[in-house]
Amino acid sequence: MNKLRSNYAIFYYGMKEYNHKKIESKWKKVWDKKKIFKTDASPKEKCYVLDMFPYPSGDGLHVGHPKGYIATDVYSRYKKAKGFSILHPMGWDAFGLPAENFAIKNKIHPEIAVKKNVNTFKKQLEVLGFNYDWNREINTTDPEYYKWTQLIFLEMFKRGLAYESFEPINWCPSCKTGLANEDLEDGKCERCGSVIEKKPMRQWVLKITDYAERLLEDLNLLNWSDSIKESQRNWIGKSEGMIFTSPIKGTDIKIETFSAHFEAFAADTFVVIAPDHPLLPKLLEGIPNKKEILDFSARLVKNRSEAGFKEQKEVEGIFTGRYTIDPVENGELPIWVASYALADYGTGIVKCSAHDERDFKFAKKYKIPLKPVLFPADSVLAEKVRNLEICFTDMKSGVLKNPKEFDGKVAGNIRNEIIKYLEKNKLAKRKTTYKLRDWVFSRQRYWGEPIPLVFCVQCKKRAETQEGRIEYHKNFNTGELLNPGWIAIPDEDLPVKLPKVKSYEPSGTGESPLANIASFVNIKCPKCGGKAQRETNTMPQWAGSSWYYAAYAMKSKTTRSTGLLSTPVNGLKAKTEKGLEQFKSAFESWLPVDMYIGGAEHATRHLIYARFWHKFLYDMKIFATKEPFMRFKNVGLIMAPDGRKMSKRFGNVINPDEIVATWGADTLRVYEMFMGPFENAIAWDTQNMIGSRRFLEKIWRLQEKVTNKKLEVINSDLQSLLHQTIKKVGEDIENFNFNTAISSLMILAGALENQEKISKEIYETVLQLISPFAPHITEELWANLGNKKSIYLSPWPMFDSQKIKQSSKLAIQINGKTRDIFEMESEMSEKDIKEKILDLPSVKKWIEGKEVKRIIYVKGKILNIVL
RNA sequence: GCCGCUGUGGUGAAAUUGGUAUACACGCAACACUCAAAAUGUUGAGGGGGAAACCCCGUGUCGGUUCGAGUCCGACCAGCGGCACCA
Repeated sequence: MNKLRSNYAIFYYGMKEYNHKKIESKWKKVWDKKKIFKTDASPKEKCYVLDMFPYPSGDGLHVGHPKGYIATDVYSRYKKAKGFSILHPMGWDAFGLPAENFAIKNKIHPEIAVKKNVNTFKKQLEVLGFNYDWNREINTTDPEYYKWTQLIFLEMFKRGLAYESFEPINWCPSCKTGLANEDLEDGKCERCGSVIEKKPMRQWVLKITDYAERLLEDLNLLNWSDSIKESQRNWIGKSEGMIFTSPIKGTDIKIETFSAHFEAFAADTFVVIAPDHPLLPKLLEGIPNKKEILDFSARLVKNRSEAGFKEQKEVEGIFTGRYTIDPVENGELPIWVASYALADYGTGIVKCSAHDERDFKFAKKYKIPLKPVLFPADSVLAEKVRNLEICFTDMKSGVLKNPKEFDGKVAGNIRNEIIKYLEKNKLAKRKTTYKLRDWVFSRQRYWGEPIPLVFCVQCKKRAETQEGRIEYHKNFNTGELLNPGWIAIPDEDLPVKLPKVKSYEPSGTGESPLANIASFVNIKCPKCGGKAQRETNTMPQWAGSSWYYAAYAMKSKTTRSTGLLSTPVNGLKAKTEKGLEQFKSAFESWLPVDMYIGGAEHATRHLIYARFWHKFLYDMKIFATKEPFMRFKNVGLIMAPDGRKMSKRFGNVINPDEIVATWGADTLRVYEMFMGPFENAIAWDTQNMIGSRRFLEKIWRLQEKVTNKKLEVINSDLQSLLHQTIKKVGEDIENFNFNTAISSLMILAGALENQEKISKEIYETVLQLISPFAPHITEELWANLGNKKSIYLSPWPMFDSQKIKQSSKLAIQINGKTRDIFEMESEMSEKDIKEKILDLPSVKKWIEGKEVKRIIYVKGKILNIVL
């Protein structure tokens, strides 16, 4: 009797049907009960496999989120079977604007909202059968977690790596908070899309620029994709150039100008200064129209801000009335204020010439003389450059005319000679600049880690009079006063807990909502006992994620119920055996992360910040490695079937819970890994999922063919295919080529289906190969064979290269075109093969009447006859 | 503008790294089973020509290197990503 079932399920006589619901829930319970996913307490050869932890938004997961998690799950299951001790944890990045905005919108306290959302996320993840060790779960909003975030910040503060700044920073008028450069996209707020304003504000800033060179250099140690490394290189933006020092005529001021394209230095005819350059007012002292110039400059700054700091088409400027005396004998150069000069790059002052597009445009507009010294090889073009019809900027291929020493030389070839020339004559010195800016680290929002600092007026006075300074009020190198009056909360008083408030909406005044809570703000100064106030800004959402990978390792000492790291805090060092150093052996056991998976959108945010914090902790000798993430793969997005990003806004979200209910977690897992190359963005297609389901059903049906009897005739073709597949699946998982691993498993399954009977050994091997992808169904089938121990704990099958047969087919080519296939017999010599082939009618027909010039034979592959 | 990545059937994509282009899967068509459908199985399929054997063309475009190029080199085109008034 046939029965109409759902349109994909099969019904099979004489065999239990493949009921994914029953199987999947059954095995999850067993795994949980037997604690098979518990991390080894003392790892042997370790493999740390990490997902970027999510921030638990209220929307829950869509079908695209688990792709990376499935991949790490497959990878870590494979590594486990290969005998590694694995660490594969999961946690929650729950501070920051997304969680807070969700909470405000839904009128729930962020803490409650986070708890609720974490539950939803966790349930959705658990359904997929991941091998996470939930004993190591972390949550950045847990005070037991963020006390360490605060501690690391304080250690940076105490070493002068955190400083108070009043410089204008990016301000998002809609999120009502200051932002770092990394939080912008195209001059707009990365979160809400509002146009950013520049606003002078009191901020805490981390000196990430101190690490710029190492962040750049150490990229070479990493096995990351080129595109991500390149993004970081662009972001750090190193350029090597020269600094020229020039006196200003009629004053005792000297200015410095930076140039990375100094090859045509002999062409400089004027100087521009940024309209917001701090030196400008001083420069204008004694100039009659000083006020006019300053007003004009202020307008340029305003215009720039209104244009969202993007390139403006029109260059504008005004003459300052001052001249520099050029160190390289270009004479007296007029100084102009120019709209395109940036105060915060290089020195903010530039020597200009005919060999820069903007300078050229500017000079033409204001009729400033130009004198080109660099020309293209093409004489017609060179003439145009000479006549100032076109601007020539190619410092590589251009030919120099001046100075005489370099006449006729190609600029790109003699860059080093020019550097030496400038250095030798003391005309300029080398200087490296970076586009990377220090990290604006405070937010005027509620939902973040409180910055554990206190401001004390009395201590400030004492700091300013030298005697009262404490160590961290002094810059190591210069002795200069640093953050006077700011006192660190003592380690033993950490965490500084986020107080409960009634209104956690941003004030918009540039003050954090915490500023209104007197009981939080007012405190005794930990240093002098006088009246003091707490810092009320909070940390950015990136703080907790900058070291979380290490927190998973720290959890080894505790159990689930005692909370994360509920040990006393005392600095980084083990003076009292209570600092971060007590975890050193755990860090040594597990760090660095061996395989890190996440979104490419973090290339210039989290992935830079975490490397910076890691390097700091490396310098503090807490971590033993220079880098946190040795290998990184970015997950290609799963797009909606309509080709757009999956988003609630477009109403095109596909919920994994529904997919799992109808098709099963195993099918979803296989499908997402089979879709295409891991790093590709691919549109979801529920239709296509049927192939993955059919594959699992085929594997299910194969159990009928299994026999315990020793098969008399060993099919050598099958044997070869099996070993080939073992080899391929292992290599493919290693390289994250999951799609081809699955296709080779499909080929093997097809071959097995054609067998009368299958030996138990072969079937077991096949199950093992599939188990990382489809853990539930393979566990069930494995148990059906009588295995008592989980397939998860079984060792990965070995392959024998001897058993992989070489192809016996030889492609016959005439002049490189394939014309026939030749079936070789074993033990044929090259000579035999050639003779046989030249005798084939299909070959004869081509060579008839022509001369065979050459025969190329590639063993076992190709024989090419050249006519 | 600069830098990086990618371009292969109707679709997602393979290709041992210079050696039989289109594996595997979806979809499609025909057939088998069925009263019928579903499910499953078998077969077919890059384009063009031909009754057929077979032939010609074909991996974004145009050139080059090579016995042989999807793969290497040069120029260009398109898409995606990063940076961008960065001197």
